[in-house]
Amino acid sequence: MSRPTTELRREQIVDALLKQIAHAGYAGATIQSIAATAGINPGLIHYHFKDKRGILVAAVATLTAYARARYERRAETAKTPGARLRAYIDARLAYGDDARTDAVAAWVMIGAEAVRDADVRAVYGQAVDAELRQVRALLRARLADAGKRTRGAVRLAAALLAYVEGVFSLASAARDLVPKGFAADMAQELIERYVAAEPDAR
Amino acid sequence: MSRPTTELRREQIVDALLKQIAHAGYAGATIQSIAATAGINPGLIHYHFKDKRGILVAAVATLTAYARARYERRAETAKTPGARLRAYIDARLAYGDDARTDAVAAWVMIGAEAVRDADVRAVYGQAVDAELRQVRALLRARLADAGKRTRGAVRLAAALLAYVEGVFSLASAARDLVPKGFAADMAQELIERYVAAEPDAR
Amino acid sequence: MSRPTTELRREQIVDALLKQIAHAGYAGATIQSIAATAGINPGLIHYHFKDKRGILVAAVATLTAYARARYERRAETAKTPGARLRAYIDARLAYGDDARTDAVAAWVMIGAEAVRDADVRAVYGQAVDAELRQVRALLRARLADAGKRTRGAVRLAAALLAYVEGVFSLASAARDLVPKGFAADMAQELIERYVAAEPDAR
Amino acid sequence: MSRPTTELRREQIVDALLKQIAHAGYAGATIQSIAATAGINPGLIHYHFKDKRGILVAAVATLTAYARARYERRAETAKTPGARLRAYIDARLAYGDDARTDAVAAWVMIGAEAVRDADVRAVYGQAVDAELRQVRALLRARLADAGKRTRGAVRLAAALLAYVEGVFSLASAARDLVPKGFAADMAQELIERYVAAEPDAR
DNA sequence: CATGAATGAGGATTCATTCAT
DNA sequence: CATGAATGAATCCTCATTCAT
Repeated sequence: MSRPTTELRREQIVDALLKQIAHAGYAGATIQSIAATAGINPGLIHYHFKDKRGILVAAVATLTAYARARYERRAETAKTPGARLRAYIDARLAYGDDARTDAVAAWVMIGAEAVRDADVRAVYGQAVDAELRQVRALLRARLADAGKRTRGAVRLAAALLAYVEGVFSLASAARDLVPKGFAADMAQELIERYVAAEPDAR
Repeated sequence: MSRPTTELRREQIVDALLKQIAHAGYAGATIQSIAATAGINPGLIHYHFKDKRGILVAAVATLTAYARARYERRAETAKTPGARLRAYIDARLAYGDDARTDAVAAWVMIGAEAVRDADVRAVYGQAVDAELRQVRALLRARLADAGKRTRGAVRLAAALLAYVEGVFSLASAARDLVPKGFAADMAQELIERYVAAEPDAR
Repeated sequence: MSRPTTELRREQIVDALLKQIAHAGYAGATIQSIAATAGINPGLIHYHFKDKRGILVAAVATLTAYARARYERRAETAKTPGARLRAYIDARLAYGDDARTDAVAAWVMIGAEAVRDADVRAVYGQAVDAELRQVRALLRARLADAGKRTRGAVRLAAALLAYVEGVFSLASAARDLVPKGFAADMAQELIERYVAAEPDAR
Repeated sequence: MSRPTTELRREQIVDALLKQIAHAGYAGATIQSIAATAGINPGLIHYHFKDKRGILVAAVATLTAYARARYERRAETAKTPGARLRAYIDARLAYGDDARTDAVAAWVMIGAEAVRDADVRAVYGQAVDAELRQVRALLRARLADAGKRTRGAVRLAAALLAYVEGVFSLASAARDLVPKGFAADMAQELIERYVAAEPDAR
């Protein structure tokens, strides 16, 4: 009976952190402001999390799960490797609701925090690594499906991930400078032309 | 003798901030640590800069100038639009010295700070805007040189910039996960294949 | 038990500020010294008050309440307008305990702070305004009771208030220069002679 | 040749302090702001004055001289004790130019500073004492001229001085609450009625 | 006399974290 | 589990004062 409450509280706190971090950064997301956003008592946060960084670590898992769900919903109806790749690109880059804007900004802030905090870097790195593997698999399948050699999938995956991260950064920090809604289509186009120009397998 | 002192001090302080910010983030770059890094008295920093944000704003100008110099050095010997584009890509993405690693990390941190601070966002946005125009011009020239329609240069420029920013982010936050030295070549390849597949002008 | 704690703490802090301000002025009443005087932790002050000015604003209310209580205690037994006026004058000007010396000095310092701080000026102005209305009513009643026209009550009230404030100033800043205990009697005498010389109503 | 420059500089600095103090208080009148107001270099101030308090002490002398000049100008044409008393009251209380508003506010601020600083209190006290003697003499003359006993001059002088100080305080801190231009006439009226009601000499 | 850079001692304020209730 | 008061270490910033030039 107490487990669900605990789980609920942890989610509330993580959500509040993500909301705050998107607007104020990690340093600016104070325990007090997180508590206020979550509608709970500041002291309670340290009952559920050892320290502030603990919330951030949990937040990475939440964002990862959110991203995975986003992809899987779209991938369900995808029958071909090309469709699945497209589903991935859309899941990451097709613009949407406000919640997503916050999640994207939060992700960018967490990346910045990873630069200075080894613990955050560890979980952030794991998330990036998992993402990289997934993208590699998607690209390898796409290349194979097109009868191309798949060797280039590793570097192409890194490139796609970099592109996605960069779009997140610009969307968060340089709002309005980058054309709205261009990101997914451009990614698709760049990759398809790249794939088309790859040598055939064998 | 005293006139250059102020300018020198400002540079020392900005350099110290960039060094600190690359390792500790903006919030973690304290006035004390900046002063220690610059080898000066903490109070002196506020003699040369109104506040901490003022240093950050000056730092954006420094990084921008640094990036411009980097490109121009390489562009000097470039005779064709393709070579100039390549010079740009190398200037931004070819890996190099440690100073550059710090500059890149600092740039990522400044981007994160731009998310929450309107003043920082303003100067950061200006820098991105200037970069965007330059990249657009380079791409337009490249497309024209290849006899292609240049209409797509706007979106392609945004894509290249996003890619560059993303490489910076991953290089800073997810060191060792992304293949070393892939970034410049991949950018070159993606763009060239994209350009090759563009419809001819007229 | 914890509900009164906050109110108690706020009172302690306000009292400590008043004590400090009387001796060191507002600028000299540091958070550290206030905390030391109140016997609490410096950080706690900002838990109970947004900032230092917030304590000052609360202090104005405290002093106002203190002054009102002082008058009301004496006015209880006063049956005539003349007695009530005398009660007011005594409440403000009859010398007394040390606590009062501090309160008077604090009030002078707050007036000085009101010159430069708009927020303080606002609350200080409200207090003066309320005082002015009260004095006007007392004087009007006294004039009417003496069968005099009451038109002059407005300016006479301003004069009495100025006199009171001036006595406070001199008592605080030029201690020992002004005859002890003259203030109340002189005020009484000046007003009564002024009233006596006023034209009759009608 | 250097003496006039020094004297000029000291005056400039004192004037700048008075201007600043009227708006920002003594604590808020920083050496930097004084220098800026005087149009000179901050470092130069400590060449002419030992420390900040030294400027304040000099400022008291300036204000005192200013007040004396103001009275003497008006007293020149006064032939009777009553006229001289009136000249004094007008010199102190008749509203005038902006420079006077600043001088009045500065005087109030200096009074507040005198509460906490013994050195300032000393010079402030001397000024008050001198003023008191002057007012006493004026009142004694007025009483004698009216054929009244002069014994009450001491307390009446204190009362007049308190009134003047109080008008200064209210004019500075509670601007607009007190009727404009009432002060001089009220003082005149209060005193004349008081004098008229005094017992005859002998 | 004049300049302005430099120093260093605070001062207000913030905030993660603890803890008694 | 929950509350909210309390702690204490930092942090940014201000400013009088000094001093080399």
